Amino acid sequence: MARRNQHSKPELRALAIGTVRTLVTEQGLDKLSVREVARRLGYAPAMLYHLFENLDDLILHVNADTLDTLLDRMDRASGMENPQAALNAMAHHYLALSRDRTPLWQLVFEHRMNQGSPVPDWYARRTRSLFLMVEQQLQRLAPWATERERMLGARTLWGSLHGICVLYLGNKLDVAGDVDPGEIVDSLLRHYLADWSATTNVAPDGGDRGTNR
Amino acid sequence: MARRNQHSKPELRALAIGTVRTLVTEQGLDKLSVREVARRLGYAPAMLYHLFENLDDLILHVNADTLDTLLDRMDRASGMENPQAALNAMAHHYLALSRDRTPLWQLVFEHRMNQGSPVPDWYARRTRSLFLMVEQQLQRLAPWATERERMLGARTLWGSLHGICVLYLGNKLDVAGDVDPGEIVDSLLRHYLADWSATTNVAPDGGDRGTNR
DNA sequence: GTCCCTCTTGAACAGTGTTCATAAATCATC
DNA sequence: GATGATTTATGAACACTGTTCAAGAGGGAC
Repeated sequence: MARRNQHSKPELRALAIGTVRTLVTEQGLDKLSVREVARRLGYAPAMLYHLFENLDDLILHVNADTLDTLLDRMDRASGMENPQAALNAMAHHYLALSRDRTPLWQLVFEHRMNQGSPVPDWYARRTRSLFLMVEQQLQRLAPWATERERMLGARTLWGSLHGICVLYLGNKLDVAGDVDPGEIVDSLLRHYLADWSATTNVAPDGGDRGTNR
Repeated sequence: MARRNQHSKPELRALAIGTVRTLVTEQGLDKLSVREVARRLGYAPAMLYHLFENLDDLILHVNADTLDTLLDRMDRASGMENPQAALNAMAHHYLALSRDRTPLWQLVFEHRMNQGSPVPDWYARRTRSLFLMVEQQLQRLAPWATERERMLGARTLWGSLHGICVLYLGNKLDVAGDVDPGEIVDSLLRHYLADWSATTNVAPDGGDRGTNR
């Protein structure tokens, strides 16, 4: 019964992750099941439980890959000289990926851990560094802002972006005469950042930037 | 086998909806199943299919109820004299409901129609009127804005609010030293609205409001 | 050739949503 | 009151799901 395959355990893991990615991409979220993944791999379903803790664990690994491509593109954008332009590029990468790889991003957005167990640290690290990259740009945009203000701003901005993408993917944006979601993302960034950077804290010289509008 | 119950079909429907509400509230999303609902009602599972098309349909009716309480509170807030204050109150009703009735709102947020069938019109009407109420306040806030600008603004604002609530419920806001999500909602509304109302379109007298900050 | 250990699986368990012929209880008619 | 029609409810089955675990098959070491 054994040793049919010459693949090592890590190779098999990567193979399984890839299989899920193509399965979800081709057939959508509903068709994802342990049995179908195993069938495509040419193994019995039980074998997958020697590679991953359970289906949740496998999905988390797939989602980590998806997040990594986003983090990668955001990282590349972070080098732009203008922080506002960098944030814009980052946000549009977010939107572009979720519209180009919709099923994979639905898997990221809509997957909930079984019995509400907490996400493992190796996964949470990704979302944390996502926020961190936004905070870094906010720091460049408004060096006078406190760390707490930057944290708050990053979460406001990226939580908002997330909501817009989620509603867009779920066709819940409900705009008569299809409006480009890119416009909505632009609107969010432009208006929020303009007032945030203008009114946050005070200028380092002591001038009160909070009232000079 | 029949007529054990003196309840009419609409009464039975309401009873089933109520059962789902308490079941989800008490036990969370995972425990929701046709069989469990039927067990609590004292009926066989198959009976529910004479009241609703399927589980999706039943859940949609539950969610419509949940949305209605939000629409109700938002409607009451819409009467405030200051549109900015009204939007603030509305947004905080949104947040408060999702934190006070978390499981029911998770059911609203996280439920996806089977096989991606479109939501029926009697349900879509709710989300539409939700956006409409926001648009009305935006009109009061900036009467010079075009209809399209109001639509865009409402979707940006409420999509963002949605994202913040979703991340908050999913414990994905990831803020060190717990930050009140109310602060994040405040930050969104304050900064976005300030710049939106200041730079949208031009004043009716022809003065360019887009540059006078 | 035997032992061992790793890899792999079949089969079972406990659950899920959904369908449908059939049975029971009530209402309407004669 | 008996008979028939209609409503109401269900048992049983179907085709799935994730997960577990004892046991079987294959290769390497001695």
